[in-house]
Amino acid sequence: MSGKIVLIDGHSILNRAFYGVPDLTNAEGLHTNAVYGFLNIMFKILEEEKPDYLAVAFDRKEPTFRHEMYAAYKGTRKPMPTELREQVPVMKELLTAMGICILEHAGWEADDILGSVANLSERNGLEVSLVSGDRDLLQIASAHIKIRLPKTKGGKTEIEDYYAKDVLAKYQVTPEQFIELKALMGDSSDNIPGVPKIGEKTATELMVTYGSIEGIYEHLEEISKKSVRETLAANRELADLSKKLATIKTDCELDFSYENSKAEGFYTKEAYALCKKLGFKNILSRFDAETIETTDDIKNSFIKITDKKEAESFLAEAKEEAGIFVLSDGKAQEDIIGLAVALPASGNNPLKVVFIPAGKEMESTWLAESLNALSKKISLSVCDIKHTYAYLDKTTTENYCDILIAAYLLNPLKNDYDTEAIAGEHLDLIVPGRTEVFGKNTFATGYLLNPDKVMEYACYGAYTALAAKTVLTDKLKEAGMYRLFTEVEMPLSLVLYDMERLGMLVRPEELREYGERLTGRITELEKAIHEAAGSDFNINSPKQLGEILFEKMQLPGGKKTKTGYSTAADVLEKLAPEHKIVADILEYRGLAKLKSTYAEGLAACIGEDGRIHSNFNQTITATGRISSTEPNLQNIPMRMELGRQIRKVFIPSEGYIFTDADYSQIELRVLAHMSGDEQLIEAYKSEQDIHRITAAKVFHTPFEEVTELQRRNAKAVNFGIVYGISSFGLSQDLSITKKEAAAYIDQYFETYPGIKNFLDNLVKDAKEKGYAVTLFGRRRPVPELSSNNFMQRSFGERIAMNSPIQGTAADIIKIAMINVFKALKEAGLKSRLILQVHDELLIETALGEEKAVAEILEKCMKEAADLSVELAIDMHTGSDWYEAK
DNA sequence: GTAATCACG
DNA sequence: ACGTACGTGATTACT
Repeated sequence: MSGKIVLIDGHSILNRAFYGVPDLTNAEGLHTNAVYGFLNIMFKILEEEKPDYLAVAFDRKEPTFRHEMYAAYKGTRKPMPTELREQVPVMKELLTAMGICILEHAGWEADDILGSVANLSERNGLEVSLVSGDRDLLQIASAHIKIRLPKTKGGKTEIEDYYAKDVLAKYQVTPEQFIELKALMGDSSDNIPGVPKIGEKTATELMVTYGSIEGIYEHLEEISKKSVRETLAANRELADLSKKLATIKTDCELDFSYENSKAEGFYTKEAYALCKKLGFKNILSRFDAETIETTDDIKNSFIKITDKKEAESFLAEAKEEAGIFVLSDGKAQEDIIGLAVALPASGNNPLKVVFIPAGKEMESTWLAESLNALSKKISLSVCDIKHTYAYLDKTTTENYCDILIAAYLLNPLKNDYDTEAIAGEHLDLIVPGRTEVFGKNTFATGYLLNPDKVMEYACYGAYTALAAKTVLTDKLKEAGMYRLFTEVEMPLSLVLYDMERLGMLVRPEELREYGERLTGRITELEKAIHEAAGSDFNINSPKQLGEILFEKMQLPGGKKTKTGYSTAADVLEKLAPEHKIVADILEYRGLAKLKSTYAEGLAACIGEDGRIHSNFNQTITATGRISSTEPNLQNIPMRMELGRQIRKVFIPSEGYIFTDADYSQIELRVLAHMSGDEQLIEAYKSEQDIHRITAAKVFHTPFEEVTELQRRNAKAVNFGIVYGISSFGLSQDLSITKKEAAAYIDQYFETYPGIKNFLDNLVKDAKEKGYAVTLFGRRRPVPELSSNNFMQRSFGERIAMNSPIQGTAADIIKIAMINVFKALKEAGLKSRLILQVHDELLIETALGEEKAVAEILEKCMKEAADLSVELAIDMHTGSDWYEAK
């Protein structure tokens, strides 16, 4: 035989990579840094060596002979951190997917396997490269066995290479002697005891002089240093045992096969899918197009239809269900570029996926109408139904399945739920992704550039929608979330679509004037600040600001962030009373924020119809809330009067007024219900100020005599409970000591014993199940709970306490929204729901319908859930949002 | 692209 | 001893 073999010490390299590569996690929260680092080291070696064979050795969990001997001396090795341990099976899965030979053997360590295969290969005439992070392996080095030790330094991987001669040059001993060198000095990380008091220097000196342990003991009396001589004399047994422990076996009988270890064909489909799942974007580029292509039945079912008659007869074939993909950049019917429809196999008919491009014969509007007609005949499955409603006129969601929403419910922690991600995770299928096909192009330009690729992309999209429907609904049923899906999330998507479509009217002139009022004061402040500082600098730059305040002006405060001084509001507020410049900076900051984010930001979002159409996203948050973007209408100023004024620019349409209703302390009420704490439930039944009641109970003060301070403290504790209380967090919020905060919490738990019990159980359940769950079955995985890192784990515990509460509140208002939407429609009212802000709904109310709307809001919101406490609401009307809130 | 800051519930 | 409140999004500066 001839050629070259690369052998990798799996655990050792994985370990190196884990500590050398910064923490990485994929979209699911799985740690991936060690796997990523391993791959980079492996690819680097493969590129350098271009070997004929490759194998990776791992230790088995079962204790090996040598392990047992170590254990006898020093106990077991340090446990692996969970973040690393969870990556071991992933690493093996990936290697298997790449067709790389994994060597494991019960009873032998990876070292022994590596030593034996290296030895065997050398005898067979191969050149051997052994990659490890462990210097122990140096004893294996020879003229044809090269030991390679990678070092990760500052992101770059450098590799030290050792043939036998290099070991001699560096350590003054041969590889064989290296064993004894190590036996003498010991190795705590490997639990080799060594001879006490003998370190690297003495051991090397002895080995160089006498050549072996045997030789040392033969000439023991020649050793001049008394202490060395004595410790050697006293520990002969230890030295011999250490040698045994340090010796790597090179004669294990293995069923090693060169045939199975060929270094080729790594870039398989399976490996590609796995890398994608792990989020290794730059590794994906190593895979060539051929691998990524799926040459299966699915692709063979793709048909392009450009003839209208043909299209009509195809659509007539549709029975029961279809998967849909609409190719469109905009939301008007005229914007449709093409439509892909997937029909399942049935009877003698095979799976059929058809792409119909818009053209002369079949215009965009015709496609939209055909889609609408189809929706009335059969069930449709799509990815992102909200963006499909524009082409449909259905008013219920019974016949729709949105795989985007389904995939979100199954794991709300992900970032992407496009067809590519869903096919990869739920169908084990690689389909082309948007960026692969279109890059930064729009659908329209992408289609012009490469119509065939785009057709394929759309067909895969339709196929994924069809195939994932069954898979995802089955998973939802199994997880107990199917009703949440069909009765809450799907109907809600239609409500959100309508809210987006309607938008909210603004007064652009007033908005502009508001901005101008700010500008005047901002210029004034800017001048004063620069004058006081003695130099012109950018106040918006925390870096420059920190330098001015804490270095140039020598204000107390010191460091806080990684990059420099903290100039956050809570830091500056402490300095503001003493230093006018700081007070000015705070005011400047506030005004600058209002100007840039709100005055200017909102103005940029006004549509041609004079209304702001925010996006309401249903698949973003971990807890089940919805989010709002472009612009975010859920964080319009409220707490400060000047900011609150902005709400005056939001007005109802002509002939309408606003009705605004918000739940009163919905999360605390949810807590009362879910915990079943009788004291808290009773407190709510009394219908008095809950924070005052809490203060009275916690501070043992008569209700009437509760001071403002006591009430404020009790309120902060109530909030803290919902966030997953910690004494530090509370102390921070109230500017009190941790000890005092802890005392408040203790007294709170004494007052409401059911709460403590409930929160403890939430954490316990989440730890057992791996996820937190709401009253309506919504789940949130909490991988942080199994972290070995205290901070991460504590975070997980707070999530486990907060998510069921915040999530249940989110479920409730979603149900309320659906019922309000339906009730307005059924009552034939013109009034419409246009905004949700977590616990608040805003209705654009037609004049004359005020009473009906108020009744609907009150009823739907209160009856959204049947809790053991009332769901109280506050409601106001007004001619702008400022007035209505 | 990330960090810092700050607006909301 | 560890070092934090839960959930979002937009803007700005700066690498």
